[in-house]
Amino acid sequence: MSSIEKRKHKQITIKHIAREAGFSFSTVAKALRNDPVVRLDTRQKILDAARKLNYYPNLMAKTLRSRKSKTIGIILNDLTNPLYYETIEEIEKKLKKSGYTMILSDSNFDLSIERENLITMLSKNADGIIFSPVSSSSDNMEIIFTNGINTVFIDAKPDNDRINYVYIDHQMASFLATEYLIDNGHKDILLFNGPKYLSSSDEFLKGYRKALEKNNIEMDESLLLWGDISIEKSYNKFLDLYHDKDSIPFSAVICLSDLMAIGIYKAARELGLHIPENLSVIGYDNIFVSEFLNPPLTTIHAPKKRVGLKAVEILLSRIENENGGYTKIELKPRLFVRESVSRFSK
Amino acid sequence: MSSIEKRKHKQITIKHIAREAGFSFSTVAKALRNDPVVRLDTRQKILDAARKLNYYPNLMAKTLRSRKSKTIGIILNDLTNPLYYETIEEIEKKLKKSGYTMILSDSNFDLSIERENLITMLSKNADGIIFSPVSSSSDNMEIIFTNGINTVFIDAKPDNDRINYVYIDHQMASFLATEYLIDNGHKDILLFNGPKYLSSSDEFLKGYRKALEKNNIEMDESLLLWGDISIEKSYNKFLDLYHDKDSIPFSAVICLSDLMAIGIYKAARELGLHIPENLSVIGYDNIFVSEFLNPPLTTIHAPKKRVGLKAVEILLSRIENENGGYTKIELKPRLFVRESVSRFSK
DNA sequence: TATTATAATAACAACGTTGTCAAAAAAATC
DNA sequence: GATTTTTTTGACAACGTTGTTATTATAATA
Repeated sequence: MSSIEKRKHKQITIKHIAREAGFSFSTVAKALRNDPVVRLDTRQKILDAARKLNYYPNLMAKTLRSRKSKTIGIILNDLTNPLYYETIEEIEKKLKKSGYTMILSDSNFDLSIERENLITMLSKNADGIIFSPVSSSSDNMEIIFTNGINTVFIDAKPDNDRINYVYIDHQMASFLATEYLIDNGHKDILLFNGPKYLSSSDEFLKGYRKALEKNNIEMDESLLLWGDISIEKSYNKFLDLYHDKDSIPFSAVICLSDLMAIGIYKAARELGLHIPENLSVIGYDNIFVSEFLNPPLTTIHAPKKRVGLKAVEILLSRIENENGGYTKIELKPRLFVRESVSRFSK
Repeated sequence: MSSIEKRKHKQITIKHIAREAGFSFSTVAKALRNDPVVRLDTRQKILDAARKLNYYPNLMAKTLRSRKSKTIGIILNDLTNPLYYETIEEIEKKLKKSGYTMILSDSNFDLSIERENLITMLSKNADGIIFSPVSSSSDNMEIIFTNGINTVFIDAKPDNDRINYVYIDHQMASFLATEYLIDNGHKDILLFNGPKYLSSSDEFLKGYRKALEKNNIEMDESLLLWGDISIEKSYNKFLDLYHDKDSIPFSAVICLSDLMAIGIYKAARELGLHIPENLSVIGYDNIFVSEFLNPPLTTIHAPKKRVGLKAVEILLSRIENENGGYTKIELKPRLFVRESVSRFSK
């Protein structure tokens, strides 16, 4: 025996209960599952013994044997984005209601981290995955298919139709924002877009272009700014923009995210620009603080809770029914008018 | 055989690799752990086979056998509080660096949910727990002791010295806030405290009392308001307060949380009160948006990242070294002066 | 070349469950 | 009271690992 018995407190197992209650361990196992094949009174005795010994099941053993872990993996590519909080919360709530738990992970827009996360989910025998992929066409998709794990994409459309998804129409979002500004007399509208590698940036740009086109406004390419989804970086980028060209060639900004709008708020404050008198701002997402900013931020609301809810519904139904085709849902964003946009006649 | 073979894609196991590489499964197991007892070239062959078959280990089996899950349970009592975001993020980062993952759960200030969460962590063979308990003297504490699982409290002091903790000195926080206001000429200071069942509310009140005492100001009990940590509720509560008594008997408010301050910002805006001219506000936590509010919120900064970092350090060291005493850390908050407090001479 | 020491591989029993099948006990039939 | 049926309980083999012990193959010694 090696020097010191390092073993942890030994867990109470079915076998201990068996001894305590005076039955074989396999009857105990059944009793614990409330299987009616075991007589009611012996079931009771066994349950009592279990309670007395503070028994709790070993989920590892259970999963190993049954191949059902009752856990769902969530892989997002940017956990720091408040956009996801509500979605995650909703997912958690819904899963819990069905007896599932979740494993959360962040791939930080990095394909190899994403790969690792995917493998981790598999290693942990996740019953399904809710997945916001870095790219919907990377090699990592192979992992999903070869292992046949049930998956729902959120915030990305697969380029393949053998996968479920819940998508928010980003094109529509920027379209709504742009039209609203145009309707209020704005013509020179800066698009403060996200990073180029984000597919949502693409879509966002498309919607913007479409709205301009529809209103016969020619797009000025210098009014397209690629940025990052973070308050800090947006703040800096926006300040830089002002130092570059001291005249202001735009009267309004559309941001890919409320966070970016918050960065602009801060910059504006420092530059002595009043919102919305000197500068109109529209955000996207409608995160929880947006309505509390000063002035309250006009923004495009993304139905984030709904994303979570639908994703779970789809996933659990596929896990539990196995059969059935693939579900594709496209959710629509909506304009929330508050006070960060000025209305002036053209 | 029952109608349809429902079994999932069979996982690739060590035995498959064994067949592929032509070795016994136990040599394969060792090779995969890079154990030098197996010859270098056979190790290589086995590793190649593993890669070829896209092998990934089954963590359930591994954990079951080794009694080490490499996961840490995090139990908080209010996941919706942004206060925790930074802490969680830090914990996750630190854990990942050491090859651990985390399981997050929210007990929503409910002892029986907390109990369930605790049992879940045990069931999942968590190697340790980072725990913000509903109450540090509930029956649930027994679970920790009888199962001997390594635990670090955050945001609560155990009433028992056989447990590690990382604590933020809430008393000091309100003390700092109160003194700062007094120094700036305020005498009638509303304490917008959290709910009564929170131990941090207690502490917060104590610090406030202490500061008043030190400055020979008698506390007016009507200036103590018990609330909830949520923007919405604080907003409503604050409006109610104004409708009750139309005169304003205070010139400044200290909030138990920045979220509450945000609620007040909104109420103030609607009431036509200017911050800080008509009302000074101090928050607590310094959540990420506070500096971006208008005006930027003066607040007491809570070292949230540090809490996460220390908690993980302590926990992992105890898990890996087993020996050693219990660690108790008390972190100090700090005043962040921004622009939500007016300075007028007494 | 036989013998011993060493390096490399293989066998096997756990870990705590589930689920199938066999055995025993109790109840129902003749 | 012996036989069959039904109810209830028990044995046992998985699940995919790890770790200990036993068996080979190879190298070193005599």
